Amino acid sequence: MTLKFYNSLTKKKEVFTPLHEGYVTMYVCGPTVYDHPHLGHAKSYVSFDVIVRYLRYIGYKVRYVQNITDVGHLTDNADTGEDKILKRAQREHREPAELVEIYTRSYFEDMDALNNVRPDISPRATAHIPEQIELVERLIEKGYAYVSNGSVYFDVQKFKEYGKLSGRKQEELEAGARIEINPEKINPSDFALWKKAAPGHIMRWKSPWGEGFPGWHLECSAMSMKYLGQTLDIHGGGLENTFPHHECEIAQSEAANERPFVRYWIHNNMVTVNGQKMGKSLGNFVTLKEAFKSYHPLTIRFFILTSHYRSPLDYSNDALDAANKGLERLLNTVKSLRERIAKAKDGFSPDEIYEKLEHYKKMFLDAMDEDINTPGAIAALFDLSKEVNTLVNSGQEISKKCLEDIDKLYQELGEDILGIIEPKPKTLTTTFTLSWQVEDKTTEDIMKVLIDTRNELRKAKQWQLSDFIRTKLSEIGIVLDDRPDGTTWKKIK
RNA sequence: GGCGGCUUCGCCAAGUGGACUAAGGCCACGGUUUGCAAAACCGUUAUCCUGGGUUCGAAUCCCAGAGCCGCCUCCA
Repeated sequence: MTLKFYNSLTKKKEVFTPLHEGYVTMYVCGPTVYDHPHLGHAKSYVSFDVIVRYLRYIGYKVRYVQNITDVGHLTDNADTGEDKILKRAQREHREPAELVEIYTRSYFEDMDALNNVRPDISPRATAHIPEQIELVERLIEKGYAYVSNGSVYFDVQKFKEYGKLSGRKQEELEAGARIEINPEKINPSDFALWKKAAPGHIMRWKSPWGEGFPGWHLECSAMSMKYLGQTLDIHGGGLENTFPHHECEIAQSEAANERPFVRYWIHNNMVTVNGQKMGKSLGNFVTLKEAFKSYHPLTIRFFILTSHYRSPLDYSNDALDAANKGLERLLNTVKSLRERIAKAKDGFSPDEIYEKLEHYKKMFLDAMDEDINTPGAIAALFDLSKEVNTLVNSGQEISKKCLEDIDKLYQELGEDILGIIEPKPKTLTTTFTLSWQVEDKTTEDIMKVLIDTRNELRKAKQWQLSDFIRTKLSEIGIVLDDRPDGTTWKKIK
């Protein structure tokens, strides 16, 4: 059992060994909180959530840091254009701090609904201005940065390894006609560490270079260094941030610290809609709050995990419907298992069942070890469920202990690692129920009366009346399930 | 123009040169079970974009071509 990650820096799958035994430092680029989170955020943060959960499962102590960008992210590129937060705040007639608060809350609300574990630290860029200023000062001292008209730029030519992550060469970048010529810069590909604030710019801080605000790339370097040290085990983020964002982070951090910044770079792929990248500029992005109107958050989580994190994921209603059915199938099995446990007695625990449990557990963990192959892991869960369904439906006497051990495996794999089997899903932003969710006591009691009545009718072979009850219930979304050991019911959407 | 990636069953999607006569899910069809259903189970459906090559052996490696996509402005 050896965990491997595909490292974007080396472009190879590598065995994972943290810098300090048993302890993992992990930083993931967080959202810029100027709008509600969308499906792209979901894919990214669900993917990294599973990585964190898995690292913890295999015994690592993980410190997981994910920033909240609340300043410095400009609309056009890293050094020109308007600040996204500021622009949106003006549009909504709000204080920037107020706007940031609204969308930060929205972000956490949706991430909670997706059943992501919260990062250990969610540092805000604006709360780390001194750290960022200090980093800029160090870069100036070391000769990697220069002041120009109240702004500070990183001198890319001084950092010879610039381009090592994205595979870009300096000459090519300069040839790229899309970088606007900025007369303040020595070199067109130099990037801003600190920007001078224009007179009307309300987000501003005092600095040795006058009033201004930090550049977008800077916060990640400053905050990861503060909370995780100068060399991180894992840095995650979206593929589209490889260049320039992560390339600039490497330059700043390694120039300042003179040691490797990140040992494993992990990048997740994009969400597409009809095969096209989902993007703000294309206007085809789907917010999670919108998506949650049509699908349960856990369905979306499951959907994300049915493809590999490094593959693009195409969003469509057909794909989501299929995912929903698949998830329901898995949950049904666990539900039946737990109903069976409630009725089970002590008794025989066959060895062959334990052998099977070990077999599927190994299949699952082997898949996870191979660069977090969640589709493979889920396949193992389906294979396991086939066996469990057969067992549960067989009527064979199985000890309570044995059934509980099966359930324990579902908890480990499906709940602890994948986070898709969740007895109490948080549905803050949706009214959806997955079929196995627990209803209130009164509903349960009424259903019991109805089911008992219908079963009396069935005993008396009064099929017309018993089918009438079933049909009427199905019309309001309640499905009855007559099994050898009794009738159960569930609510479908 | 530069850099990178993808193309596997009707759809989605794994696949770590040899146990791939290719996982798993959805859909469809047949069957078992059921009073009838539902659920569940069993069965049926691919030689891996095309053409070369390397190898005892390739979906997996190399070359060429076709198509699609991403990055090189902001985006997870």
